Amino acid sequence: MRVAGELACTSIAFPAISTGIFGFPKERAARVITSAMKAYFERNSPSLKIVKLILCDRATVDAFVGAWSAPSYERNSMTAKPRLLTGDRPTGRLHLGHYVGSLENRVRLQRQYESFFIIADLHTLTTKPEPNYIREIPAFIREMTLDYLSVGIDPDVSAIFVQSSIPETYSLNLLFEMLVSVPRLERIPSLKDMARDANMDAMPFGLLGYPVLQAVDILLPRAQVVPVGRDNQSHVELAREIARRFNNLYGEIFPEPEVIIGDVPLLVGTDGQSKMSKSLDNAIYLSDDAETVNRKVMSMYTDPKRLRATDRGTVEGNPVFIYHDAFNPAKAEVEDLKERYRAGKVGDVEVKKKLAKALNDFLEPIREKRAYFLAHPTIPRDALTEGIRRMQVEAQATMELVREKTGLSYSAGLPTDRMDIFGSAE
RNA sequence: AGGCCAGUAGCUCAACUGGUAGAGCACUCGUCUCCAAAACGAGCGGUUGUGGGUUCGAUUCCUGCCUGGCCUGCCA
Repeated sequence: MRVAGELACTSIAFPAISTGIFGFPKERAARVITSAMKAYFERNSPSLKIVKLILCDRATVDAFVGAWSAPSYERNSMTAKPRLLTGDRPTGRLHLGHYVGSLENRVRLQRQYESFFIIADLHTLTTKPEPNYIREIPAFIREMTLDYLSVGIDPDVSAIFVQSSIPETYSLNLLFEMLVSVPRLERIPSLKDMARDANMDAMPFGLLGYPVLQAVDILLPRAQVVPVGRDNQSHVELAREIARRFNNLYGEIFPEPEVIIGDVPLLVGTDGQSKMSKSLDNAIYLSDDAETVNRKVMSMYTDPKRLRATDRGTVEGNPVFIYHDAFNPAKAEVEDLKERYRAGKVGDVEVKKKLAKALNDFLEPIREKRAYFLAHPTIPRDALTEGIRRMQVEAQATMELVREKTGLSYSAGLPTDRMDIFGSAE
């Protein structure tokens, strides 16, 4: 171990440290350092550089050294947690449907698994390759990162990264394409829907390959666990097949990922139609302000057979009550409202006002965190940078292994590498 | 590269053989509702892909280009 005042750490933590260290609370800084050290010791990848760091603040130095000398990261590498991957396409802000469908789950799972959350910008290109759509992506990535952090995804524990920032994604995708037949892809039901939704004249090759790219996302960090919605189950199934095929041909590289299907069904939209989504314009966003939430709740679809407040109403399948069940922690209040609703003893206005209150209570802490991150933009920026670095390390390690196992290691990897296929004269 | 077809409102499409553009859905507002929905009413919305030509007059006919689709080739 080295002396205080000079610390070794990996390039992973460097951006976070160099930009934010003196403003960080020391526990947080220590955690950043720890996760970087852990990454270094676990992988010991040659692509990581040792960076010298001079610290002036004595208390911070102590915290770092304490974290560094703690053997926790070493123990952790022995009992490594299973790895998890999931994510979203950056097409807009996240809403309540995302929350109950997956975000809530992710926050819980990140303690249990080593989690990688992908912001899958390349996937948006499969249906929207036009530059005017690409121009929107950075803003959506920004919103999504803020949403993630605000709901409690912890960047010191989980890696949040941007798909296009991982060059190995493109390389591995090409290799995977060799292992999948076109009829196999055409059998995947979600693709037809996507082509229809995107209102396309013809199926682009890249869209057909969408599930292949998804397999790349999953297998590049060698994830073992993939929590997805039911509609994506068949995609993970394909990833398993590709992993199997690849391992069979070239030798064991990839684990076969397991699906975790969320037990929460899709959340209906405020209009009562199918699911909550941006394109249907029936969503309540995590970043909506209180007034917007009030307005959206008041205009929600409710029991259409109930014409007067004194009519008996139906609770089952009623979006207003579905939301109450999902977001109102006061179960007694909800039960009381249901009972009176069924008996025709309560107006929808009261039910909706109580729902709006419950939703705003639920969203308020999320809004506060979001505001904090907006006021301290180095935090989300560093979180993303660090997540990308962590994923890059994994991707490089996987690709190195892939090149070796497949026999493609003869090929020059970097522009500076030489093709080593002629032998040497010495 | 060639042949064929297409391009009209945000979306799906109309406009008989040339007479200067309309419907449904969507959206906004209003009426009705405890709120919402439904229903009804109103409104918004288009240099008909684009440049030229013929004509009194072109979404319609001719032509160059652009974009997309289908087909046949060429090259790697």
